[in-house]
Amino acid sequence: MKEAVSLKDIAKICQVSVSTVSKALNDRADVGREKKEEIQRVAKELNYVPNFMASTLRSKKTRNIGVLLSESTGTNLMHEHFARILNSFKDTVEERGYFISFLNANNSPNRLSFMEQCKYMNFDGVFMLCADYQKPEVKELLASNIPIAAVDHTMPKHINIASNQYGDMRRLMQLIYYRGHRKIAYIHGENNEVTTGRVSAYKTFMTEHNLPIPREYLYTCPYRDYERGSALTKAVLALPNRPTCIIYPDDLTAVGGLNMMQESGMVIPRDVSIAGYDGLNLVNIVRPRIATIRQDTVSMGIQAGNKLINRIEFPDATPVAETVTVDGMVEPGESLAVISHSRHQ
Amino acid sequence: MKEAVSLKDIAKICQVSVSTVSKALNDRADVGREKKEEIQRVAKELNYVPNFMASTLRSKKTRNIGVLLSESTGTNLMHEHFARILNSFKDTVEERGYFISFLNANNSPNRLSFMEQCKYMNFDGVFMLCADYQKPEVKELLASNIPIAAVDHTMPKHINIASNQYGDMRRLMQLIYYRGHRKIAYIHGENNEVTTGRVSAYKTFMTEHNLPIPREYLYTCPYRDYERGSALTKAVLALPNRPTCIIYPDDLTAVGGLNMMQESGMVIPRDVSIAGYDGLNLVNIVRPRIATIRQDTVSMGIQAGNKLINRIEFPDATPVAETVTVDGMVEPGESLAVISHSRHQ
DNA sequence: GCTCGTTACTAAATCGATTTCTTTTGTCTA
DNA sequence: TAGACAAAAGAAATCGATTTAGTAACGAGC
Repeated sequence: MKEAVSLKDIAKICQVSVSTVSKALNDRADVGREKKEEIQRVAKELNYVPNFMASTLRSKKTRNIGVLLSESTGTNLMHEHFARILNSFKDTVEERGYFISFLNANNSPNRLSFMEQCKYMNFDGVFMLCADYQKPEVKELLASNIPIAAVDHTMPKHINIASNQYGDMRRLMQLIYYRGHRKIAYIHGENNEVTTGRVSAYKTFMTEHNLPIPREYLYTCPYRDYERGSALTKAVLALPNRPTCIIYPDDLTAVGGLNMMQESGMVIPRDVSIAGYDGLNLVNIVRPRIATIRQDTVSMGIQAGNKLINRIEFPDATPVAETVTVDGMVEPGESLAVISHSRHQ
Repeated sequence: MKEAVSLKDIAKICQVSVSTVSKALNDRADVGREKKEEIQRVAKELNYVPNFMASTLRSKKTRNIGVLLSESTGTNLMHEHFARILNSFKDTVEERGYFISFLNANNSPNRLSFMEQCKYMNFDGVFMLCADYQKPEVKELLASNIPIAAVDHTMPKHINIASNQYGDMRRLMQLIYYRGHRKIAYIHGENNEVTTGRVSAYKTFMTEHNLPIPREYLYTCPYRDYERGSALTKAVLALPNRPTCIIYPDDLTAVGGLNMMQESGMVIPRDVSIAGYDGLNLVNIVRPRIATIRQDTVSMGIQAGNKLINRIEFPDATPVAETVTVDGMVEPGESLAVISHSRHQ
């Protein structure tokens, strides 16, 4: 290993004390102009790089943000939606001189708890991407006073970057409605904050427009479960009062439905219309292109990063909950048929 | 913040010195059985968590591995192939008590170079997922003596986790050949180590089987470029001597071709057969399912993690290049027609 | 001429561990 | 019983920075 250059080395060369070097490199006021410039010049020449461990041991500021992915599956790095948000978050915090490390969420027996990992690493803050908020371990972290930002989950005293579930879903409903659909089934996700907002928008919209919501038009399906999306589609199609449009929890389940229908000889959207959610690459790749809500993952990452760093740098004695709502964009795709009502009017 | 518990606190309670506590918690031999157990018990009771900065400042071992994603686009977290490998790598190193941090590769002017970042963070090793090996900054890192593992790139004295490009491609060729195809076009990736192995397998196989390789059967296409895949397909189809099968650089370009063909009214594989590469989720989602080579990303991540940690823990004075070859698996899909030659025989 | 204040710098404490070097104590051997 | 030796513990140095407290020099003000 190349012998690392330390403050001491610079001090020796410049004939000054270590503390003067430290101050000069941190551009403090109580160092003479000439000395400061000389020290900075020498530091550059020697290719000096500070030692992270040493400086943060003393100063406690690590500029390191912990990222908590889903602890259950550990696979969420592979979900495009979260990968996109994380990518944008990473760019944002790096731009501001921070960097990210992952919290270890695997299930080896000797793993440190999230709280312990934060203590160990001195994380300045934590970004939760798809955590299980019911887990005691996560609750413990939320109850501590480390700054936290999370996606799509409101918490007391923390930052929530929320997709505009209600608004986005409402706009999707409008699109479908204006295309003439009146019998709209909704296969929605499992019960959580995200789902609640969307289901609420669905029900409100239907009610506002005097449309019935038959019990059998609502189904629960795990998010991103291609097979279940397919299976539930079969159930919907078997209904006596078959809907003209089916909305899915996300794009992947929608494709599950699409494929199932196409394989049984149906033509989309001639026979049935469908809509997904999220706006993954997928929707531009399958045919017909699926109507979807493209979530603004870039904005979500940027806002999460900036809000979190602001909290880190200007800590509040008693922080309060803060929610940033990010609008998605309706993408009509090709999977929504136009239904004419002229004959019946 | 909760006042952090330190060795000093434990020492005071147990009426021993700080060094004894340190030794006890590190399970060293020169501490008495009883004292050791008492100290460990107290540490657990107080919920003691060591301070990463302090311990690594002294010991120099961080158990922290830097991950270098492509520095050009910064988007590679979003490519399923690399995300899968990284995910498996992460699980592997975490299992062994290591963790990962990202090297910052954005292009802000005050960013530290990769080498500087390694010094700063004291990374024990680096995992390169899709770096630009031509960049001086990367070369500098490769020339240093920090342990490095990389995917699909051989380097002097470092670890290379390589897909078996030649063997995998050859098996894909066999499958296509046994289905009766003789006129096989190959839209391959841009010139790099990965591409070279595959093209070599293609040419060798064709030659071995006395098949001509018309110049117009070979095209270069950027990896994962859906649009180019589509455009080049158009060129191939326009050939007077149209091939019966087209092989693509990867699944995404293959879908680009598939969609283009289906939109122009062709039926796959009735009219043309196609094959992709990588084995992304995608191939099970589009119809027909595309023949592909499913790369063993799990094994790649595991091997990279283990090999790298072995080097970290048992450093070699003069390390030599080490290559681990990982076989992929042929997935026939539904996109390869069977061509009968009986009439002509 | 004495005090006061400012400027520019240094010495030393500190962060929380690890590690080396001693010292103490008890046991075993010649 | 002296000397050797091992086991158990502690003292102190150390890692490389930051930070606090303190000092020397010098000019200004009265």
